[in-house]
Amino acid sequence: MIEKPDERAFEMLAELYKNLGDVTRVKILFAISENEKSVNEISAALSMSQSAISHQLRVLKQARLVRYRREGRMIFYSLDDHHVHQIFKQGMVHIYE
Amino acid sequence: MIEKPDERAFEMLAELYKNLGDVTRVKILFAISENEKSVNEISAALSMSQSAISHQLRVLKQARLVRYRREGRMIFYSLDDHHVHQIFKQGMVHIYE
DNA sequence: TGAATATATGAGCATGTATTCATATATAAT
DNA sequence: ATTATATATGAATACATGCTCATATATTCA
Repeated sequence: MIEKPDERAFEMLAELYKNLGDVTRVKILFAISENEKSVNEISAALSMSQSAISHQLRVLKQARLVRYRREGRMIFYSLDDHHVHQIFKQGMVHIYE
Repeated sequence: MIEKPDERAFEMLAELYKNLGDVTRVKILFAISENEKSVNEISAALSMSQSAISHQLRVLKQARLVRYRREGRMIFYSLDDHHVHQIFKQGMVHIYE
């Protein structure tokens, strides 16, 4: 049973789902869920422009759903934490039933 | 570990999150998570117009996130299944850490 | 049948958003 | 310094979305 959340919690929860509610962002998260990837690698994996990926990475970054680290000219993105994995898993369970 | 989903699965997953990604819908789902409620009850609980609630209920209905049953003039909405509860729980865990 | 109540729905509007295109910034190598 | 490569970002555009307002539909009761 979940305790009744206040207004702020509702907004944060909706915001979290909103950030996950785009097919490009979902694909990005999956692409980096196993191993970190550079922007170009993600761009290639999804067959989408570098710019589009970069814009979406910014959204994911601001939502703290991904981390990044620079290595030379490249920046590698990875899932921020295990929560995202759990959230995805739960989502998949829902989809496949 | 999650097996790589195909295009359709990505879209369904994003669609699920998109449907959850609105503060009004999140509040509705919470409002009916304990016990079913009529449209007017939900409308009162959220202090929002009947029309706005009804429009959002349609979204939730189409997404199969809620069920409904008619009783006289009233229609009672409830969570569709336990998945939604699980998904919420996971979301809350993420929010509160 | 007619009035009252509960819910659903279509049109319209205002706002949000995902992408592209052009360009800026940052790093590396020569 | 110059050039090349990797990434980020701002403006513009096309499309999606949430609400309101008015109205339609469904049910009940007299």
